[in-house]
Amino acid sequence: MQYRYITMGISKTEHFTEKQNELASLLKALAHPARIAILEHIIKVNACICNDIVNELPLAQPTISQHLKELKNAGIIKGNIEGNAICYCIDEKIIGKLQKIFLGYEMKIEKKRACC
Amino acid sequence: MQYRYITMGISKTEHFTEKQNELASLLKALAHPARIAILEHIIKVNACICNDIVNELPLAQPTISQHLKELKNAGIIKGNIEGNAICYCIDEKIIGKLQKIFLGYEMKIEKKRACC
DNA sequence: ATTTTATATCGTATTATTGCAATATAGATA
DNA sequence: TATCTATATTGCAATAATACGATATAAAAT
Repeated sequence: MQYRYITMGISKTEHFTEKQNELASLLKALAHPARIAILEHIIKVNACICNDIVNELPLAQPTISQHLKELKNAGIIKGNIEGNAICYCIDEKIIGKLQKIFLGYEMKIEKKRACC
Repeated sequence: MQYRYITMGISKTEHFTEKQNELASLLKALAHPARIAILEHIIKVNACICNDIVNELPLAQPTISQHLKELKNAGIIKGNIEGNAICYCIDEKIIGKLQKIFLGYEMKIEKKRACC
């Protein structure tokens, strides 16, 4: 077998650059309404525990826990142990990184010439 | 049946705001290395046809066509008919929109207070 | 020590995504 | 008209994502 199967159906990640794969998986971590909602709630209250989000969103505790894990694995949020709870907050570096990436794309686009 | 099943496994989109759902599906359209590569190639050459991308990337023509369709449906690229080919280019509005969204999140994050 | 509170993990049913061969469609060319 | 070129669509096998009940783990409170 020649391919490595990593993410999303059958994906030939080895054919793309590391930067392209990294950006894709970072965006994938955000590409779900529940995770956007979780992110926005954490930004709004600055920091909170998993159970706060369970009370905020109409999803079961294991589901929220799973989404938090994905956000954490992608480096979008950080989790600090606080007693028997875990306090989550945004990793502002990643958000800034994303902002810069899209700014970079925006700058590269030649706005003068129309499509085709 | 109380739920509507729309995207990615079982997803309860009706429980989230329209903005959250829209951002999630926009990011989902970009959340694949092949689509990032396609986007970068289109930006690089300003405009190109499907077959150019087939020659550029190690994916079959139907696969490229499918990815182009997803990018087009998300409003990230535009396609203009040119003879028997279709010329694709970036929709700079969407890229700018994404840049502004992440800039907005970045501004909202309270950088002074540390996590927890 | 027992119960409560908070979170993570496992197992699994359901649905979505990916990639491509085969085929269809349509304009251009000979 | 027949062929070439470019793209889209269909069908399908393989894989990934989602959601949650049941359960495990661990610290706090009683």
